[in-house]
This record gives sequence, structure tokens and C-alpha cells, in this order.
Amino acid sequence: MTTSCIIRHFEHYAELAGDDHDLLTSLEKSPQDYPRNTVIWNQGQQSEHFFTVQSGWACSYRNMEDGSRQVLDLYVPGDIIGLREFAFRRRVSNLMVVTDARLCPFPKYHLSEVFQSSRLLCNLFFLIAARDQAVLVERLINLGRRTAREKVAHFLLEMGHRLDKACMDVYDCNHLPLTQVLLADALGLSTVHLNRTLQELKQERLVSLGPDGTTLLDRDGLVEVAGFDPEYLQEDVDGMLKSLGKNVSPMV
Amino acid sequence: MTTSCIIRHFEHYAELAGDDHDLLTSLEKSPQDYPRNTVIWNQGQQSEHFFTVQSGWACSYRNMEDGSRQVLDLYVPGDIIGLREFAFRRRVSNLMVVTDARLCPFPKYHLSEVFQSSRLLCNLFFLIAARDQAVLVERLINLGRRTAREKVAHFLLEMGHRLDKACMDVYDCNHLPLTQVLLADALGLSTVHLNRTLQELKQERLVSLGPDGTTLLDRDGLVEVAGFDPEYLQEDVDGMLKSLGKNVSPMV
DNA sequence: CGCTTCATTGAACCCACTCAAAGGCCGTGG
DNA sequence: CCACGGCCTTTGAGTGGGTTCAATGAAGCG
Repeated sequence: MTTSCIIRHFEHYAELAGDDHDLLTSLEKSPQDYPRNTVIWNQGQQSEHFFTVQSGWACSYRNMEDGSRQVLDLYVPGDIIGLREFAFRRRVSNLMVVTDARLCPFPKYHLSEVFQSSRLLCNLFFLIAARDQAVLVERLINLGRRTAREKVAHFLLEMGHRLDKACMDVYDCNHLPLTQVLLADALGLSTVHLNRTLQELKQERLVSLGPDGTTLLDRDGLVEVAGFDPEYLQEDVDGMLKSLGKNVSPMV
Repeated sequence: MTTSCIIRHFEHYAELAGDDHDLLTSLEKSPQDYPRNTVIWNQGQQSEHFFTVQSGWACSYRNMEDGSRQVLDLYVPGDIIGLREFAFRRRVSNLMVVTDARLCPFPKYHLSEVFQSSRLLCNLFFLIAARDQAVLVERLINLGRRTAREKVAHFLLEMGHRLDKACMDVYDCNHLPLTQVLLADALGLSTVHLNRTLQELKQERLVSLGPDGTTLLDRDGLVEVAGFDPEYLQEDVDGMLKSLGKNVSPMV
């Protein structure tokens, strides 16, 4: 039995005291395994749990009236799924796992308890929510103002960076086990055009395409193509922690 | 002197006890006035304050290398600006006011103090952050999977709904004082095509165009065009509050 | 009263989409 | 073990929604 995944996620940011450690652990129900392509929840269903990803990949998406699909976000090991549903009674998007995966559910409304009990955890949760927003913003820019080439390169790099952080042992941080259909739906492209764009990048030796997904071969080259700046993925945990120490002083 | 804008914003969600009231008020520095088109901060600058909007409109945006611009979000009275920068030392986007506006700055790191002092406020801030994410998600879908017509109609309706909530006295909730340049940059369209699309909607008596912005004439008609579902703007405050009452019981 | 920004219209172009079809891979069942 | 069907990938050809370029008018402002 390894460390629970949410603990690992938070320890990535800061050292946890014993109390905080126990508090987090108590939230986490036993992990559950899901085979590839399992739908975890659908839009409109009651929203009662968050999940953390212990292994495998998941994605949230929305089905459109015309039959198309928009993939909203991808989740890799260590990620927390569903924070944005905190504000809502019902799910605002669908969730499925795209590889065999192990997820850890924990009850949504216990988050309030955590907020009350631990100042550090409260701030860390807020920081994670803020980072999630920054990721969404960057994806927004991707969809609004970049060409297909740039979109693809940028997205691949973002996932690469996120894998770097999540990476423990088993994962190849340059390999994304995603179908082209999924990528296309994430980037707002047709599968046909996504494929052509990937072929192009493959010709330039920037990526390789296998039956099990896409692999980043030349990150620097991709950065060039995408105009990628990873700053939006680098949280300022230190600054936040420092302020936690400061703000016991009287307010100005 | 009216009630401070952040108080008003939070009281929209829940009744505030005296303590919470004072706590919020103490955070808020004196309001500052900015003339139309003033840039409040730029990407890369130190991130030290949030703002609340007391009057007027603001927008956050990112300038692209090729000279184009992506507008990320618009802010109307009552909104909180900059929560997503909580995680970062430096600004990840630019902010400007698009009309004459009065904003209330409050120091970013005092948020941690609020979290510690008030359970209710902590949860409300988290709820607002989650709602902000939902808004971004919907804008993501807008950019990824809708036609120009749908994009425009959907965006206008979203802002209309947000105005409905903010609306006090002076504002016409169907009027958006935004240039077409701004709208185009928000929707990932060229100004030329945005203009043509607006003309089209005007022909159909769904909107009217004036020198001072766009006005929604027929919301039902626009809903038809956009396939608009306002659910993502309706937070479940009651559910959250109820859980605040519950979670003093031992954890399951 | 000129300068700048915004709105509007026309014309040509192009990036990405749609439609269509074929090939590869894999799981399943006969 | 092979045959079948489904899903994904790949490629070709034609189309179209939205872009770019360009120019004009209108409005606000110093």
C-alpha cells in the first residue's frame, strides 16, 4: 500500500503536519478501479464527490446538441477532479476515464470541514483552484487565438509539464495515451485536421505517433512552434506560505 | 456613502453576521476611480491586490505575440477580480477598465486571514472561485464548438444574466457598453466578422446597436440561437450552507 | 480641426471543415 | 484460429465560414 494520492499531491506543495495528514487521509475513501472508457458521472447528476487520480488518465467533457463534444480538461495522477463543482448541486460536465485508472473519491461537503480544521490545507485547496483557473485560461487562449499547429503543440507541452510534476516511477512524461479523437475534441479541431497537423509535426521530428498515443520528441522545437511559456503552471507556494506566517499580525 | 461593494456582493449569497461584515469591510481599501481605458495592471507585474468592482466595467486580457488579443473575462459591478492570481506571484494577464469605473482594491494575502477567521466567508470565497471556473468552462465551449452566431448570442446572454444579478438601480441589464473590437477579442473572431454577425442579429430584431454598445432586445430569441442554458451561473448556495451546518458532526 | 478609434462594407483568400473511403488494429465470438 | 465488426487512423477532394486587406464614414477628443 503506497501513500494515498491526495497526500502525495499536497506534499508536493508543502510539508504536512500530522494533523493535516490525518485529516486528508480521513477524507479519502478506498480507491476504485475503472476500466478504460468508463463514464464516472454525467452532466446533471448529483454532485457529491470529488476524485483524486491515483493512476491513469481521465477527462471532463461536454456533449453538444449537434452531437459534437468539447473536452474541457484532462487529469493525470495527482490531480484533483471536480473542485469547480463545489458551487453547484449538479454536475456541469461529464467525466470519464480514458485509460484504465484508479481514482479516490471523497465527499464534497467534507471540504468545508477541512477548511475549518486546517489553515494550511484551506489555503492549498484555494491555491489549487486558482491554478485550475489559470490552466483553463490558457486553454481559452489556445482555442481563441492560435492556429491548429500552435494549438496542438501548446496542448502537448502543457500535458508534458503536468506529467513532469505528477511523474513518479512508471510514467513516461513525454507520452500521452490519448486518441486523436480525444485530442481533436479538446482542441476544437476536427479529427481529420488534427491528424494532418500531427503528421506535419511528425515530419518535423517534433512528435512520434504510435498506436497507443502521441509522444513528445523535441520539446524545445514544440515550444518554438507554440510560443509556450510555462509560467502559468508554476504556482507561488512559497509566497503563500510566507503570508500564512505573516497574517497573524494585526491588519493594516 | 453606500454599502461597500464587496459586502453587497456577499450579501447576495448569504446573510452576514456582524463579525463577517466587519472582517470584509476591513479588507477593503477606499475605492478608486479610473477613467475609461485605464490599464490597471500588466502581465508579469507583482500580484498584490484583488479588486472588487463598485461601478463600471473591466476586462482581463492577454496580448499575443502576433499583436492580437484574447479577452479572458469581463467584470461587472459586484464581481471580484483576480482570485485566479492567488496562486501566482506575478500577474498572468492584463486588466483594464473599459468604462469609467470605481474599483476597490484589497490586499491579496489578507485573504488567508479571512479564511481563518470566518468559516462562512471562506466557503463563499471558494464558491465564487468555483463559479468563476464554471464561467471559464462555458467560455471555453463557446470558443471551441460554436459558430460565430452562437458565440455572439451566447456571450451576450451570459453578460445579461450576470448583469441581472449585479443590477442595482442605475444599470440597464440589457445594455452592454462594449466596443465591437472588445467583443471580437473576447469571442475569438475578427472585428469584421463580428460586425457582420451583429448586423445579422440586428436584422432579426434580437439586438440593437448603438454608438455606446449593444443592447439585448429579445432574450428568448437569443436563447434559441445560442442554445443557452443558464444553469452554470446558478450557484447552489443553500446546499453549501446546509453542509456548513452538518459538518460539525463526526466524519463518516 | 486634424487625429485617432470605432463601425461598416466589399472583395478575395485560406484555414480548417465536411464528406467519403480505405486500411490497421484489436477484441470477441463462432 | 479465423472471421467479423467496431473504433481509430489516414488520405483525397471539395466546400465554406471566417479571415485578411482595403477603404470609407462617423464619432469622440485634444
